Parts: sequence; structure tokens; C-alpha cells
Amino acid sequence: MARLLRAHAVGRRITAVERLDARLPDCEDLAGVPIVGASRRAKILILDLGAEALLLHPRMTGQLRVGEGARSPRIRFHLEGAEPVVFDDPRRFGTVERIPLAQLPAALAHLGPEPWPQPLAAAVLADCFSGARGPIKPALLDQHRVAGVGNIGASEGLFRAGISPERLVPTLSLGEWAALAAGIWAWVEATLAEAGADPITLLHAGGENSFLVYDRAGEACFTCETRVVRSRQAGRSTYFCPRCQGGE
DNA sequence: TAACATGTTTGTCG
DNA sequence: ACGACAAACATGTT
Repeated sequence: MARLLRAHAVGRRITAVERLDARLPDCEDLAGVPIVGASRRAKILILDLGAEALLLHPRMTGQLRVGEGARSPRIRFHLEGAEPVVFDDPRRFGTVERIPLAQLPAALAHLGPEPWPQPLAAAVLADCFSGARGPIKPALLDQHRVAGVGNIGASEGLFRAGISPERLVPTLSLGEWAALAAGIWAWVEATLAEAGADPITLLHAGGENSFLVYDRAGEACFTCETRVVRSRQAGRSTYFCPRCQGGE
């Protein structure tokens, strides 16, 4: 989505903002403001508007679309010389926030380091989990430790690393932290490779995607044919191959 | 119908 | 103070 914004919106001027959901902030006064840049931190999209920053978080079901076709549009940014960018979000968990540009670092300060585009060094990743005692998978969802890994990414990263989601954090070796850093990185790469074909279309559970274990309970592991298991950790579904991710 | 859902924060409890 | 976890957000899908 950051790529989409860079390709489509950066360098253009906002001509009008149509807010269709009153829970989002009023953006009428952004008419005439140029979009200077677009970036991303964790899963937060950041539009640089010069004096302020616009933060968009898609959460569960939010998507960015260009032009018409949105099913549940919440806010529409009209641009000079281009189709509008629409924040389409049926479940309405997504957020839009306006902050002065100077407050941007503070607004993102709670986030742990990025596991992509540079894979985290094993020692750095291990450091992120200092103090954690419980199973690795729920800890991986904590944005303070590592940024941008959600429920799908945690299962997919652990599978690629060959580490059981039940493994207790203090028992992981340096080699396993390295494998996990590589596993998370590979998951992001695989996701972007598919999204790259059409930057507007996101991947969805149950749809066409490259999930190796997520949402595949009872199906054969692509590596060893063992049935993928679904369990529940901290109230969230976890998927794993009990053979490839053996141990505790 | 009931159960479950891709993300993240918040409050509660130990 | 810190870690762990259930609940909450609002709606759609199985």
C-alpha cells in the first residue's frame, strides 16, 4: 500500500477529502495540500503532507483503492490529475490520524525494530524478547518487541524457521533466532511478490495466497505431508506443522 | 445460527 | 514495574 501511494499519490496535491465515516477525523482543510512523501512503519502508512503527517492503519480489513469500486469506503482523497485514493474498510477497525510532522517520531516510538527489508540480526531479534518468558508465538504479536508481525506472519515466520509456536522464549538458541529473522523476512517477501502483481489487491485468508500453514488446518504440510494443526494461543488461532516444527 | 475472523490497544490480574 | 492474556472495536463469512 505504501508502494501504491508512492506511485499514485506522492507529488500530487489533494483537491478535496470526502469523509464518509464520522469516526474518522475531519480532513476538509487538507484541500490544496501537496503530498510530499509516503512511507510505512510496521503496518502504519504515513503520508508526509509537509506540516503534518497523515497516519493510516488498515487493521483487519482496510484496503486502499484507486478510483471507484470500493464496497465500504470510509474516506476518499481526491487528487489533482489522478483518480481518488479510497480507504475501503468494511469492518471499520482501521484508523486515520493527523499529527504535526514533528510528533511523528514520538507517535511511532513504541514500535520495535523492522524485520524487513533488512532481516534482523539474530542477536538483535533475541534482544527484542528479553524479559519474555512465555511461548514465542503470542510474544511475536507484541508490536513493542518486533514491528509489523501479525497473526498470519507469526505462524508463517515460525513455520519457515522450523520452530514450534509453543517454544518458550528463553529456550531459543542464537541459531533459532537467526532462522526466525530469516523466516519472517521470507514471509514478507513472499507476500509482496504476490501483491506486486497488483498492488491494489491484498491477500486474504482463504483466497489465492502463498500461506504455507495459516488457515490450512488438516491439510498436508507442503514439506512433509503431515497434517497442519490449528491450536489456540492467547485467544488467537495458531497454525503449524507438528513435524517440521517439532519440539515442545 | 453460532462461531470465527487478517490487527492492535486497553484493562486486568498476577 | 513488568509479563501475560482476555476483551474490545464493527462487520462479514462459514
